[in-house]
Amino acid sequence: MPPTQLGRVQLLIMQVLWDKGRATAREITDTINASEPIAHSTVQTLLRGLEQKGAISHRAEGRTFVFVPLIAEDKFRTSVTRDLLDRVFGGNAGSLVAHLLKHEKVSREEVAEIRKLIDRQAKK
Amino acid sequence: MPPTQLGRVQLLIMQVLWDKGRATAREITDTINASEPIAHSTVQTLLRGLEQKGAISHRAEGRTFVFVPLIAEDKFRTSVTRDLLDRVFGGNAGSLVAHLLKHEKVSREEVAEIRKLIDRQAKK
DNA sequence: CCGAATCGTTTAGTGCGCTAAATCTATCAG
DNA sequence: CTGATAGATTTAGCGCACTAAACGATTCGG
Repeated sequence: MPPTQLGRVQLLIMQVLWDKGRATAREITDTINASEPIAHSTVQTLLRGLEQKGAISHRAEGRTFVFVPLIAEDKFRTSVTRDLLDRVFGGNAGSLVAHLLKHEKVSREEVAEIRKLIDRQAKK
Repeated sequence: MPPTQLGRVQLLIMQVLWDKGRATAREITDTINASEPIAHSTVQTLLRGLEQKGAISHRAEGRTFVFVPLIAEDKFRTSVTRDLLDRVFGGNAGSLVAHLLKHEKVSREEVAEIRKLIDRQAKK
């Protein structure tokens, strides 16, 4: 199964699952509803889709379904980051980092953190 | 007008325009066709869409249209990068950089380049 | 027992990106 | 002039994300 491309709301759902580890449809609906309105049936429909593409799985617990993520958040991040990298920055990771440093607010602490990573990287 | 989200092929078209500065539909079709098959009419249809959403503009030159980008590649990169950042990395640019360094091949030269940027950043 | 609430399922419709044939129009070769 | 060629425009259809009402089944409060 390929890169697993996700839509906006599908991603919201996955994030709830990654956060909680496991969740019922109702929990997911409520969580998303805290920041934006969404109908419960919409969430359920999307859960179907996610399950069909192998992104999540469920098991019955009583009469409700408990959903769990099958793909790891990190794997997903890698996939989507690489996609951005290839399609928008010509595959040049350096350009992306440069872009981030120039255009995004990166806190002093983050800069320090990055420097540490860089140093470790340079040693290899 | 908002962040200007682009589809996959729309992005290919924009990249040709960013590259060349200006191009006819035919040139764009040929360029894309060098790497993947696409019908000329498809390109023309997409050019319409791009123009409607304000991403490009055209003027007639003889009986053919010459298209030019209206949004800058850099602006686009910023928009799409921020989108990734917010939706996938919780808005934490440091996480994204860390992810890149851990998962992507970053050449020694790139690392050096990044370090320079970091140093400059740190001074501010 | 019965109605309300809560599940999951079915069904339906919208919008958008993408695809490309079909068509109309103007130019150009001969 | 005429046919071919190369523009642009129109039209049509697919797939997918998203939306959510409607429906059927089950459980729970009283």
